[in-house]
Amino acid sequence: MRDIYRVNLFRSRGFERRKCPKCGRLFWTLDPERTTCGDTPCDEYTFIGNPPTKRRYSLAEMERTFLKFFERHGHKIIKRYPVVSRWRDDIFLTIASIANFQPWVTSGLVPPPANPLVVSQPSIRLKDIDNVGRSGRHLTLFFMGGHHAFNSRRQKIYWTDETVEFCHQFLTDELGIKPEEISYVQDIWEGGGNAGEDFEVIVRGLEVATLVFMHYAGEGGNYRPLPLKIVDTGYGMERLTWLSQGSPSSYEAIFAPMIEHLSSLAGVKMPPTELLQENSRLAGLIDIEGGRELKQLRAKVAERMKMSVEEVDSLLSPLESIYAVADHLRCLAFMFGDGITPSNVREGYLSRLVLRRTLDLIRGLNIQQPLSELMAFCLETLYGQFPELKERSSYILEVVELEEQRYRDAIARGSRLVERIAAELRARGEPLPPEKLTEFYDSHGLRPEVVKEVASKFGVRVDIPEDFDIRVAKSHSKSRHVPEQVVPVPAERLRGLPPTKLLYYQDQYLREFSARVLRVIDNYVVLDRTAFYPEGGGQPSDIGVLEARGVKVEVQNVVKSGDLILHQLQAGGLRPGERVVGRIDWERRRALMAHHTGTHIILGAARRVLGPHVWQQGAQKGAERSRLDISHHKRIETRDLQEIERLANEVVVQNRAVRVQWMNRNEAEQKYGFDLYQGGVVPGKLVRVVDIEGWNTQACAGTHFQRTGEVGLIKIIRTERIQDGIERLEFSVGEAALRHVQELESQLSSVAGILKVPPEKVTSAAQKLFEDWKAAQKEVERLSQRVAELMLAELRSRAKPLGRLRVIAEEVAGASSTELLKIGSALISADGSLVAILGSGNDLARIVVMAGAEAVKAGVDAGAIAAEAARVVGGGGGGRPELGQGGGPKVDLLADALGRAKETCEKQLNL
RNA sequence: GGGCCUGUAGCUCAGAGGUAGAGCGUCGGCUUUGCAAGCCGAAGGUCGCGGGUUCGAUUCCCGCCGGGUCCA
Repeated sequence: MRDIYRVNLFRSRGFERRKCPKCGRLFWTLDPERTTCGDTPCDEYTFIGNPPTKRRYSLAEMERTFLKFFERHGHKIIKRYPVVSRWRDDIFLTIASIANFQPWVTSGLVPPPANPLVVSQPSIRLKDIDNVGRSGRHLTLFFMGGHHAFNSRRQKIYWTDETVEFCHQFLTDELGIKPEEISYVQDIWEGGGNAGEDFEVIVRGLEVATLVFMHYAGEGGNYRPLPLKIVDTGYGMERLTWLSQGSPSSYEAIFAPMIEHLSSLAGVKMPPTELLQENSRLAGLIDIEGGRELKQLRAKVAERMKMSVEEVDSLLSPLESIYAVADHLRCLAFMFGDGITPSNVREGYLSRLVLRRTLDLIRGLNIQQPLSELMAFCLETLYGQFPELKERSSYILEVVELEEQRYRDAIARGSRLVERIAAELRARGEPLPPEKLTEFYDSHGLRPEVVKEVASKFGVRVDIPEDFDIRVAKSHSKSRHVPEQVVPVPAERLRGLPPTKLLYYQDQYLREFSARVLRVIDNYVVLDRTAFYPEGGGQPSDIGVLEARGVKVEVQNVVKSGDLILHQLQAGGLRPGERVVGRIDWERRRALMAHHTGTHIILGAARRVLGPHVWQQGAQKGAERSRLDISHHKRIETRDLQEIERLANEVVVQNRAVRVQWMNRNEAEQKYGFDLYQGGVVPGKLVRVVDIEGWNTQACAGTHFQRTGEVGLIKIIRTERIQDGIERLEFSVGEAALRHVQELESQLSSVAGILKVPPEKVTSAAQKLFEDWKAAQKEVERLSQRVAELMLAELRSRAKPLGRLRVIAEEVAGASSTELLKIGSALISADGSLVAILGSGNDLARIVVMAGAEAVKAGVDAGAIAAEAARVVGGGGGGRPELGQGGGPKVDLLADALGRAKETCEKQLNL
């Protein structure tokens, strides 16, 4: 194989390849003195306080310089993509500039928007979030400058030689870095199912760019060649900015105003510059992964500065928190600005994670300011460069405020829980069991440190296990449910068939057609053309009939397999080669089209009423009812819901045109933006764009009416919060909507009939009924008490001696069980040596046995008596020694049961 | 998508197959010049909704609705 690393530039300029004695990697350099690769941890940073560039750059300047340089060299500048990667279903967040082009462009299916191109892509990586603020270089969100070239067999743009040349020129000619200060380290890069050789570009200890030559698919060294050879480069805009400023950390270089603001709020003083510089140089050498590495770093810094570890820690810790907050705020601004809704799932969860982390840090810094105020400050610093954030600022701030409140509530709730349990443990003098810690975190979101803090106030010991996170992970790793993709017909049985002609796209109103049978596989039939819509995009498949030679066969289901349409038949009888006539169940299809067009109308209405952050999260159409799931950060108020419904119906009345158009993917994205992908990821080079004039545009495969007026009535039935941050709207359209309204109306009128009031009075009548019922319940209660009192004298006179105790065994005609209980309880409290055996029966025999305190002491067990007696009436019973209840269906045996109870009682007393 | 927790008085929560409880709050009375506090008393509950098991379910089982939380 050709040595791909041996590029022109190295040959012509006389670079030498050496092997780094520390990391063992090969690298290229012009510096005759250099023995190590120049990367950390093999070398320390040497740019701090002494930048290698010809001047200082701000982040915005660096970005502009970078983009313009590549524009001058034949690249087209393209706009950034959103940080939430809605065009992909394998990742939530945009993690690199190349992510914009995966998978359609990188697989060769779709041409890139420009070739070659350059972009400054905000990219979010949360894996190293613990390092942010500490390492000096880690960020949750960073701008990755990428120049990309996509080489195919037909079109050669540029490959390794030019890539390295561009990079070298940019660093030296443009930024003024001396050529001998740049090392190119050889490596292999792998990610997202692709791989290739790469150079890591190092300047004075700092990796500022990675140049990847992507031309394999696969991972773990098991590679196949890709159809495209892709130049995938990533220049760290923040790192270059940092390099140019030589500041102690990248954070000062990027977030200066925010850092200053936070420091003054927290009352944190900047430590001496030498300490910061020393810390940064050393931090570069250590990969901080946990507390141990951090301690190590502190110790080293302390040693070099001749200070105590505690002193260093107290100077650096608050500052590190401030750095992290500054970083997190910017990350959140983009997350929410690009439309993420905080949630307990998916990308919404990631945003909440960052937000709650930020709140913890702020709390640690003793900053009282609400997070939304800090965010407002942060946004001010971003507006100049990112005007789109200004448009979204009210949503960003509202979400931040709401989320802060939610977190406060969660902490308060959790702390109360811990307090209760801690109080119990203190009483028993036990420490907190470690599995409780897992439970607190898992079920209530309480970090062990918080639990410890609260519990120790109660003097309860809490030991946080070293492997806490592993324990949590373990308790989750039980099962991962992967739904099986059901393939109705194996691909090999479909081989050789031409793509089915899709008549439903030529004419969405076509209900009858003729076609030829191409193949019959079990109960599936493939035709040369069809008007049957296959299940897809949330629209269920058509049903109907296929007819040949007078034989009618029902089509039960229709599915898509590649570019073939399979009709699932109820019975056989069709033969390959013969002509058939297909007829679609048109009433059903019409209803489905109404619901589908209606879905687009409602989404448009929801985005107008609730805001542009509303995004379709899923949809299922039906002939009778449909549902649309949308992202929204809070429950939809009735007022808003009614407004959505009103707007939707207005659009229907306006009878707007619904246009369907097949568009080139890039063209469609350029024209409509990523809002197109409301329905989820759409595969392929061409996208089908459904555009409701001036209202809503989506990529969609479904069938639609040509004008909104055909849809008819739109009625939203209910909302449901299916997940945090996702609201489900259930609705009916057209005749189905009318049926629903009529159904509601008839239910209302039958309720009105029962209440004997006109329908418009139902609410007040129901209210009154409920209140009367409550009053009646109370009256019953009061009367039972009264009856009990009245019965007292009468019953007490019937008491019979029972050894040293007394017993009453009587039937109280018509008494309910509460009445029996009240009577018994009154008897017992008046006479502690009494055993009261009371019974009543109309539909069911009821027995209550109660024993006074003395009786219990003497050995009476009322529960056992009740159990015994209830058996006589064919039921069961039980209870405690002082109180027993029972009953059964044999009402006529009640007297026997009471007798039996008395006998049992005597037996218990050994009489 | 998967898991766990949770719903009882206005609020915070206890209870547990057998007469629904506590603290705080509310209202009334006493005490006090007034306030705070204290004492005495009262009101306030479809025990989230619907089924099932049972003589009996707030409690057990199933389903639904609502809230929380962790993971991918």
